[in-house]
Amino acid sequence: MLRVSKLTDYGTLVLTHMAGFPDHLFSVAELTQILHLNAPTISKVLKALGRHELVSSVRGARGGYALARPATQISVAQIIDALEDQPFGLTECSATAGTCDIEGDCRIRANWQRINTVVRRVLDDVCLADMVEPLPPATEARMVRHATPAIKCTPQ
Amino acid sequence: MLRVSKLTDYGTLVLTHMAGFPDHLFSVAELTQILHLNAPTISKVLKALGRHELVSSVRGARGGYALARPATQISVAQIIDALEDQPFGLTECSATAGTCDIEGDCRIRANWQRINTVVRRVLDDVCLADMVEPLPPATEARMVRHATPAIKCTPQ
DNA sequence: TAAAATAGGACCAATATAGTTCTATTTAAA
DNA sequence: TTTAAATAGAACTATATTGGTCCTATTTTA
Repeated sequence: MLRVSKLTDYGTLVLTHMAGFPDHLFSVAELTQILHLNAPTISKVLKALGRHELVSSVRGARGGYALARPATQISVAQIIDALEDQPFGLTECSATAGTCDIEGDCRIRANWQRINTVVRRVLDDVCLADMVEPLPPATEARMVRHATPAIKCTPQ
Repeated sequence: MLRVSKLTDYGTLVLTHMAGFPDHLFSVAELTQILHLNAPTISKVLKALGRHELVSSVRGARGGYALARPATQISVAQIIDALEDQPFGLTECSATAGTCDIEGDCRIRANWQRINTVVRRVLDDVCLADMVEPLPPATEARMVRHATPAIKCTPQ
């Protein structure tokens, strides 16, 4: 349905909050109280983010999670990669080859792949730091640049 | 999962084929033979596309479907709108307001909405005519322009 | 040694999607 | 005028995905 999963949505929420306190080690219990999500879910999200090295974790008593790198170096695309089960791609055949009956001369596939590339680039352009506050001028400018020449298709 | 539904995928396939014969009236039976999809599914897709005025239909014997307008004037975004149940939006709260517990001071939401706008613009830039053949130079150029300055976030 | 934390994996319930089927309506042709 | 060929719409079922929970193992501090 062209939606990011709820886990991914939660992930941006959690990471965005953590970005505000880069030096603090957050336990799941702590995040549970601040954000209005339940512990097992937050835990699940953080584990996945840890496996993809977007957060670093400290085990044992007094342990917790913190961003693995500055919020300027974590992109929305990376969060999606970490939390979505399937590989990035708007259609199945554009993400994973060989899944379509037609294949072979299916010219559409290559074009879906190009569309994927562009969409992904957009998602790679926005970082966690951008999500915290109203988008800063630089990001806004970049998005506007992407958006403005709304050339509708190639005329004939 | 950030995927377009299969119906949407089928839709692009069906429309792309129809774009090759703008004057021909296609029956479901005919399309069934050409594309390797079953009749009820094709029918379902075409009905939805008809409701959104991307195809026009002629009822009764000898009836069928044809593109409602030139393939240069049907965008991928429009196809998605027609075949996806839910309104366009990468996250629920960015597509439909008032669904999130947090709301109010949720700064993330506004940013998700901006991301949506850009992604949608990309999908609006690609039309059906583009999907038929390897992307023509003009579209290719536009995509590259969108993609190239891969500025990673606003530095600090 | 006990308590507080994360790691990993398995599991169940809820939701969403895909696909099918049925009935109604329209229109051309016999 | 009747029949057949088509689309329109809606409801239904089965399957797949996702969301959420729970259990056990491991790590580390006090």
